[in-house]
Amino acid sequence: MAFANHVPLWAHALGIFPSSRELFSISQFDSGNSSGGGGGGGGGGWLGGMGLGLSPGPMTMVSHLFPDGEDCKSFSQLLSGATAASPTAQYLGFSFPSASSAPERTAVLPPGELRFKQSRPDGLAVTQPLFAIPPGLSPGALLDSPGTFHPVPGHLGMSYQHGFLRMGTQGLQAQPHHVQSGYASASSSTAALSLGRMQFPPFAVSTSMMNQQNLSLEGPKIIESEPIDFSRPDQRPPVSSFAIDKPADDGYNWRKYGQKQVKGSEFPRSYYKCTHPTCPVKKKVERSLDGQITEIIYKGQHNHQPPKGNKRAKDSGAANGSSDVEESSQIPLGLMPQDPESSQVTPAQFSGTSDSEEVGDADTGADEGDEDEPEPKRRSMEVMAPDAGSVHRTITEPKIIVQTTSEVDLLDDGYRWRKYGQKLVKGNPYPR
DNA sequence: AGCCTTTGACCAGCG
DNA sequence: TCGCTGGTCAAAGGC
Repeated sequence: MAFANHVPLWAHALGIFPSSRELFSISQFDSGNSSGGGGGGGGGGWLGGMGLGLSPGPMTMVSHLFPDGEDCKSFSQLLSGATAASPTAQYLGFSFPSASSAPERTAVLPPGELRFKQSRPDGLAVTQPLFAIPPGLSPGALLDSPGTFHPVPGHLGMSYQHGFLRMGTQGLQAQPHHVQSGYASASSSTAALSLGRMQFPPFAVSTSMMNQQNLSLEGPKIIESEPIDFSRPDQRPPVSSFAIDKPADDGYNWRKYGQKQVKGSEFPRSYYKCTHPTCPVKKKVERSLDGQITEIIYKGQHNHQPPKGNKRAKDSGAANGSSDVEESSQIPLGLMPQDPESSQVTPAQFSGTSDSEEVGDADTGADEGDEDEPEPKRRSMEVMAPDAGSVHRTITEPKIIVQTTSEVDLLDDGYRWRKYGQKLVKGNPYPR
C-alpha cells in the first residue's frame, strides 16, 4: 500500500472539518496539556499519546504520513483542500450538508482532547454514522482500501478518526510501558510506538492543523481507552473500533438494558448491548434533553459483522442505508487480524471490529474463556471517566468513546473476549 | 411471539 | 463498615 492511498483517506478525514463552512470546525485543540485523563505524554489528545517521547511530534507524524509530500503538501493545504468539493472528498463519497441553518454547538473539552463542533439541524441526533469502520479493519487497512470507506453523504459527519483521540491520551500516554493486568501489556507498550509511527495520521494531521488553523472542530469524540498495539501488522486494530456511530444506528442492533442518571452528567446515560447473541459489545449513550447525543462510549469489540438486513438499520435512516452496514461488510476479511499470534495482543482492544460472522465458533468458546476473569471493567471505565467527566458539557456535540478492555480473554478466534453476562434467550438453545 | 424499552432494584468497587 | 456511584438485572409493558 502506498501512502498515496492514505492521503485520500485521511485527507478526507480532514475534509470533514475543513472550515467553518463545513459541518465541522475545529474550535479547540489543546495539544500541550495532557494531564488528567491520560495526559501524560505531554501531548494532549491523541497527539499527546504520540508525545510520549517515543513518538514524533505532529508534524513529524505528518511527514511520516506523507513521506513523499506529494499527496499531502501541508496541513493548510490539506485543510483547505480536503473539502467536500475536493476530489478526494468526492472520491470518498463525502458530502457536507449545509450547516448554515443549523445551530452551532460547542463543547468544552478537557485539555488534550480534541473537540469537535458540529453543526446540525435541530433535533437531528447524531445517530447516523458518517461511516462505520468494519471490525477487523485497521487504520492501515483503511488506508489500503479507501474504496471501501464510504461516508454517508448528508449525514452528520463524524469521523472515525475521532476515535483516536482518547486512545492517544490514555492508552498510550498513561502507560507507555505499563503492563496491564495480565495481558495487553505488550500492546500497550507498543502502542505508543506504533502510534508514533503514525498509524493514525489523520489525527495527527487534523489535530495539529486544528491548532494551526485555529479552527473549530465540532463533532463526536471517540475515545479509545485501551492501549493498543499497532506496531504489529498482524495486530492492527480493527478500525471498527473507531467506527462512528450513531447511537441508534451504526449497523448493529442494540438493545437497551438500562438507563441511569450519572453523577456529573447532566443527561441520563443509556446502556446498550449489541443484540448479537455472542457479541460482547456495549455502549453507553448520553443524550441531551433534545435527544441529541452528547456522548457515546463504546466498549468491546463486535465479534460479528453488522447484520446486513439489519431491520433497525433502516431507522438509521441511513439514507444510504447501506452506509454503515455495507461499509463494514465491504471490508476485506483479509484485513482482519487472523493470525493467531495477533490475537494474543490486540484485536480485542478495538471495538467494533469484527470479523466474520463465522466467528460463531469462537463465540461459544468465547463465553467459556473469560468467565473467571476478574472484571476491571469498572476501573477501566473510570479511567476514562475523568476525561469524560471533565468535559464541561455545554456540549452538544456527541462524544464518542471507544472503549476496549485489556482484560479480555484469549479465545480460539484469536481475539480476547470478556464475558459480562449470560442469559437464556427464547428460541436460542444456547445461553447468550 | 419475540424483541425492545422502561425503570426500580440490586450488585460491586471504591473512598 | 458504610455510603456513594456506576453498571447490570429483570419484571412489566409496549411495539
